[in-house]
Amino acid sequence: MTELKSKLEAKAMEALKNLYSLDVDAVELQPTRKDFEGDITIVVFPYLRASRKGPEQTAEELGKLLADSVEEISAYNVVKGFLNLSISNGYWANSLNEISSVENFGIAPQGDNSMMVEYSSPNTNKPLHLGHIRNNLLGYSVSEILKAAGNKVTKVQIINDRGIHICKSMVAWQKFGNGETPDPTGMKGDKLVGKYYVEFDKHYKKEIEQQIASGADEKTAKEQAPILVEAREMLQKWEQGDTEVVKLWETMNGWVYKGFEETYTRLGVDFDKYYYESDTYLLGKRVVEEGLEKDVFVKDPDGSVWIDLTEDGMDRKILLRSDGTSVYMTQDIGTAIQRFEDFSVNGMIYTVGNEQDYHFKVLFLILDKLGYSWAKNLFHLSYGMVDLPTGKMKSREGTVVDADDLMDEVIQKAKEICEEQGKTDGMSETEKESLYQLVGMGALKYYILHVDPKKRMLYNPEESVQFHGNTGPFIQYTHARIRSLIARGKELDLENSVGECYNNLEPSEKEIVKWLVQFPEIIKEAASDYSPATVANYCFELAKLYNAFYQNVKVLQDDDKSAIAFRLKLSASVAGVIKTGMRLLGIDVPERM
RNA sequence: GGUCGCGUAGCUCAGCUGGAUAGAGCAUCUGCCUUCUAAGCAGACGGUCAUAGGUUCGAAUCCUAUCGCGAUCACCA
Repeated sequence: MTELKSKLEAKAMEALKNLYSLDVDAVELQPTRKDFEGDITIVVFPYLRASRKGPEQTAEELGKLLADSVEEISAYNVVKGFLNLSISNGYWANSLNEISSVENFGIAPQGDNSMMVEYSSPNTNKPLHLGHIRNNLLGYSVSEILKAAGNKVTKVQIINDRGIHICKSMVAWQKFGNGETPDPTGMKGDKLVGKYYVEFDKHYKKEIEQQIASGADEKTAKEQAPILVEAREMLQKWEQGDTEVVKLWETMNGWVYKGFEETYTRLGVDFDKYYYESDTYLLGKRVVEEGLEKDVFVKDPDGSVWIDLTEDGMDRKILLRSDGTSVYMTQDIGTAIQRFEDFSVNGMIYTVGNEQDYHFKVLFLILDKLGYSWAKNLFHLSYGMVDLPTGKMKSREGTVVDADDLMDEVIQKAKEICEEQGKTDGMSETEKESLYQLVGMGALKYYILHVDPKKRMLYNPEESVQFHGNTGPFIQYTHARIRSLIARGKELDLENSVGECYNNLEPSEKEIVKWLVQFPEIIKEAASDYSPATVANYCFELAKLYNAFYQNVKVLQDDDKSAIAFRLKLSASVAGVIKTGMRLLGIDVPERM
């Protein structure tokens, strides 16, 4: 397809020159709209000035010349200023042969460009929720898409494992935990630690009320609550390396990591390297020295260090507090530099919610000002918040949708629907369980990923588990149906017909080939836009095209054996592209359902 | 208030590097299972693409302004 396009473009440029002595850099070829006859369209309006003729006549002249000089063009027609070229069936049949003969059609060979993708990056005091799910699915999928477009990819996350938040959980566990550990209770480690974080908050609020009741003003009450003081002391002890505190910290974080790992496994995401903030939070300090030397940063009389970005339309930003401690920004600068030293990557993608747009804008600008050449290859994969029909998702207000619960729910729902349909009859228990898992997770992942990342989205739990229409299970179903068709096809004796040339394509068959041919370009587009939604929508369209064909044409019934062979090959290619495409979204497709 | 993002059918979303009559899914209604899986297909209904200007042969798409929603602008992370 790419070759044909370049050939057409070259011929069209040549024709414009011969006809109207017009030199153009490029001729845009676009797919012909569905309701018109043809496959490829050239819009001739831009050339009217040179041709000094009406649109119809110009298109007609160009069409005639192209049809004469390009053998793949079987016909052409002109509607207003639109020249529609029809490409011969033989060309499409050949294209299908090429598609079906390549292993992993659409996947580009790995080149030299190397990217790092950061995603997930949770705090250790709370379990993962719906927002993290969008983050993880996006980060994982974008990584897979980048790989498919020929990049080397390193997946990382940074775990925010230190600070006052984890100390709060630690204090609460010490005071009220009675030595509770994850194992005997059956509670996941992250849930357990989260539980004590909530516990802390409850007691903290109670203490504030008590203090206010006994005459303290609100501000003092909030700052002086005994349990908060304890947490602060614990943070200090941690920073001093107090053995007891560090040991408790390690233990509780260990619980959390074990819990997170379970969730990641179920989500089907993974990482090549974990960074921990406890290792990196001091990294930025040496950068401060560097920035001061280069006069990019300035030191105030009180010892604090700043960067002035007002000329770039941003604010003055602090990098080192007057007490000499660093802030979030400083740590991120240090961590970025560290990563480029650890892995020799060309660029890095941060999967972080859009509430941090400003932070990353500033971060990238500072790194650029410090002179790091790779700063221009940093990208903030910014995604919108996930809302619930009941209202905004706010982690503080108890309306969080827990990641594990959500997965349970969606898999349970998949089970109910599968059983209702009775299509799992004859499967073993293991097969059934893995199918429910596949379908449920497919529903969830597709629902989240088919929306443009930067848009705020509505998560409707009811709707996400429906299997009709634009959903993951709809596409999975199409795949399963094709696989079963192919299994039946194997029983037929088609050996002699496979090689025969078949040129009598039905319109629906041609539509499918035309769509399949675009797959490699779709992957490239998705990679350069960092958009799994592009792949998702492509897969949906492919499934719809195939289903229309399937209802319309009996694949396995035809007097012409070569037609059956062709249709099986077409079906197999569709199944293959669906499988590859869905895999880029982290979704697996079943052989049966 | 400054900055950034978003606004497309009743609902959820595509389309946005400018091109033909703005597309899907859900919901509602009508058809299609005596042989390839009906989780499917075919059709109907549904739109001042937030509003107003501008650029252009041509604007949902680009520019400007206005309105609405959201985020952000800490010696928090």
